[in-house]
Amino acid sequence: MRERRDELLAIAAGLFAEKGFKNTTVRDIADAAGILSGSLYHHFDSKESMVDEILRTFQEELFGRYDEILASDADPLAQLEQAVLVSFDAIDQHHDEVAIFQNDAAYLLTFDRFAYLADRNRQSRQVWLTLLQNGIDAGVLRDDLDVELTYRFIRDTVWVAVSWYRPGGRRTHTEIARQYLSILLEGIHRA
Amino acid sequence: MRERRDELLAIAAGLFAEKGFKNTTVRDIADAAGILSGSLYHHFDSKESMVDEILRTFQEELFGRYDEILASDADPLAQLEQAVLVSFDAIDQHHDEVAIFQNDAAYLLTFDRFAYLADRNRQSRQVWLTLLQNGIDAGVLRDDLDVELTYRFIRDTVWVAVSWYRPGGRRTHTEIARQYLSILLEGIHRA
DNA sequence: TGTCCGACCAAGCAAGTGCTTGGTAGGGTA
DNA sequence: TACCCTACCAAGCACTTGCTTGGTCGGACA
Repeated sequence: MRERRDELLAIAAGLFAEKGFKNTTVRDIADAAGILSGSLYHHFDSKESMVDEILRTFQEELFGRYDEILASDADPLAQLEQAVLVSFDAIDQHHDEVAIFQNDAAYLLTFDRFAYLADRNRQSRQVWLTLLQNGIDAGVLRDDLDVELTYRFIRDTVWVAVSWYRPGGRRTHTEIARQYLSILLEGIHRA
Repeated sequence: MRERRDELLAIAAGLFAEKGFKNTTVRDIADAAGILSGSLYHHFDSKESMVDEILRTFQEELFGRYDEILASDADPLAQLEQAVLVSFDAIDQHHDEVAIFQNDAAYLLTFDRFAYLADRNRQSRQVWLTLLQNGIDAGVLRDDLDVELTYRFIRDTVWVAVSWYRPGGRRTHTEIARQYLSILLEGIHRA
């Protein structure tokens, strides 16, 4: 009962991530599950409910991990590094969910029921701004950079990796995260 | 005659960029233009033809500028900087076109007629890889970084800016490009 | 044995999709 | 005056969309 539900959600998530929420039809999902489209409505209210459940579950976990980092007693630089590592870990472990959030959040936000996605965006911004400001205050990060712009560059580069990273590829997500941190922290210019 | 065509294309580009190609209906475009949907077909073969014309025109110009940079006698670092500046300039001057290419290329690639978009992607990759390798060979860029990964980070960060940059905002596209180059080249770590 | 119940099917509806068809108003040209 | 041509309208077609309805079937439980 509940198992079948989760199975269907996983199938739906894969399709949403691959083709986008709006471009995925309930018939696509049903076909992939080997049932008829109408039968999906025995398990779910609507197509929207499916993506809602997928995103909610994922985001609760992700933001829980950010909160842990912020609450830890690690130094600012280590916290920033951990936040990047956690993000790449999410790309690895919850690839579909991240892809859906990246690609379809803007569209979903046009519905009232997805207003919480905007809250999550604000919350995410606060996490990164806090990490950056702590680093600057502690004197380990450059203080001549526009914090808002720096936040956007970090956010974009981290999350957009979901569009090309494939679990099981040539490089592990941790290797990618380390390389990224190296560029972000030290730059590509030869010292 | 030709003017009206270009006018309609600009309207379509704005909607495609805002809502996505598939999520924009021919009735949306017609409404925005103040005509009926059928009347669009006096000017264009199909909805696909519209986006095709929009992307082709833009890409010819953009890649022409990349070629100029590669053909110039500027040093490797200056060439890399110019490529970044040109890209942010495209985001400023051809916002809709860049957004469409960013958001809908994957979907459009499922149609044969848009196979050239894949060629452009390969071409773009070659441009950045060449710029990076030239910099490494000349000894001005770090040689301990994975060139392929570095390319992806640059590409992603540059182009994804189209999702939040708005012409006429607080910072000019040149200021943003300069800040980005500063982070990319020197890192955010305090020297 | 009878009775539920969860999972699914078969059929179809209303709304919306890209696109087609036949027509018309109005300005330019012969 | 007669003829085009450009830009558009009015209507609708074939198809796809999310979702609904009434029903079937097999296993669990009394």
